[in-house]
Amino acid sequence: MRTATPLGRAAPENPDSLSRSARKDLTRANLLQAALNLMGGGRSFTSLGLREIAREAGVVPNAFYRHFRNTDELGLVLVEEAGITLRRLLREARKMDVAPRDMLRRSVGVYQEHVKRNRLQFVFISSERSGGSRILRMAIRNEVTHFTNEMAQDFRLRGLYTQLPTASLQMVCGMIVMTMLAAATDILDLPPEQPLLEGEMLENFVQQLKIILFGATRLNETFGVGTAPTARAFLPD
Amino acid sequence: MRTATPLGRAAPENPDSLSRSARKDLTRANLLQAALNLMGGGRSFTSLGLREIAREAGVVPNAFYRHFRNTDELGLVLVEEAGITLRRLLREARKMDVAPRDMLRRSVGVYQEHVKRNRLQFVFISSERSGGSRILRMAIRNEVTHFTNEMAQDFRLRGLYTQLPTASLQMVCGMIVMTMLAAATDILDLPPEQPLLEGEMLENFVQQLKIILFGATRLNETFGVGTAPTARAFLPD
DNA sequence: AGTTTCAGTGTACGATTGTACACAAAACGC
DNA sequence: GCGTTTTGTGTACAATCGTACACTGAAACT
Repeated sequence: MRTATPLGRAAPENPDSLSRSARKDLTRANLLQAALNLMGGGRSFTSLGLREIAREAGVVPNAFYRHFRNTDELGLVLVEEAGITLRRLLREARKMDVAPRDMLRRSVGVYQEHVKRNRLQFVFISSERSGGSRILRMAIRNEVTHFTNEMAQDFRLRGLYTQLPTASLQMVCGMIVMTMLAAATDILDLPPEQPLLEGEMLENFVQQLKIILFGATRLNETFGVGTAPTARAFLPD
Repeated sequence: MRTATPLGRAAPENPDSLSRSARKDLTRANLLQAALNLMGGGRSFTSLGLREIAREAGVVPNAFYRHFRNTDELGLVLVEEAGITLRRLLREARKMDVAPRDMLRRSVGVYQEHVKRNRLQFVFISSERSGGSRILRMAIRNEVTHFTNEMAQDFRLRGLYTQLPTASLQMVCGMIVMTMLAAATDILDLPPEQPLLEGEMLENFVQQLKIILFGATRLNETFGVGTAPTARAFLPD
């Protein structure tokens, strides 16, 4: 027989012998993907059960234990993978040469593409970033912080905002990341194909980034000087 | 409202035993509070069970059905209550007279106080805003949008950012609200008593708001003109 | 007073959960 | 080739879940 699995497996796997560790990695990947798939249907990660994930992965519940001690541990691996995805995004963005016209809009486009391509991962981190178990939340926060720091470093390397102290620069990048994640949420539960809403949303996204980038240039100035009167009332000190 | 009796008779006002409808409202409130309490310990709302909530409320599971059809319905009520809390915050903020010195910092202080005072509600909305069931998420998004719109209206009434078109103003307020909610998360899982970290976080919060408010003043200008060179590369077109 | 209403109780049932244990068989080291 | 590892299976069990039904007792109504 092909496999020992009694229940039908639709996976187009190689019937010939995979190495044992390769097969293990495969079902492990299946379990991870199963969890993501289940969350694709509006489910929260913390509400997922071990049996449920195993069932979705086409595996008997007990097999789960061969790979993860519990669902939380699987979640941590998902966070780690999402982190890798994020860093890949940053590497892509780094490839974009300095300051072509419409760079901001292009960056937003790249990001949108990235979110769509890795939809489930972004669903996961968006959903669990402030949501589920404390351990997971902390792990995600770590990844996001890591991402933020790398972005700040990129700014430094490009000679952007050189006048800002590192702490401020990190805060600015933190805002950018926050805005990006919020935009990811918007991208994610945007209706199927709605180019009008999508364009509107992306335009909003661009404007928000502009606000941040503009505001950041004034961060170390003395507030209240040379400022439009409308902002005056808000920016004392 | 005291007596929910159809004919609206005067309440007997029995000192010892409460009126029937009052007692019902009480256990209803207990159920709502029980759900919040359970989430206080890092639990996600979607992971809460009907029985669990009833148990925490000191009530037999079936009693739950006398008040809510299912847990989702209870969640919606929680969202509604959180919305009321949010609007109360806005009403407080409105009371603050125009432009005293350090107004931004004072607003942040008021907000921090509000978050701490209504801790569990903020835990709830922060946690479920991008987390749990779709219905709940939508309901929360509605409340937040409502809040944002009211804030924009306040800006208008105070004559702030009069040069901005309404759509832009709403976007700016959206950013402010986003920042507020992110700060709420920070406030919430800040370690017990850590005045140093707390001060640092609040200062960050203030700076972020400044960035937004500053950036917003430049929103309708032609970008790339009169801008610091560092920002130039980011803000073409 | 007698009657009705209804928030809350008690019991019960089927489904699902996490997990323990023994076992099968394929891949591996020798 | 043979014994050992290791991945996945099958069975089992206690706990918990949501929910249905009949019931109670006190408040509310007539």
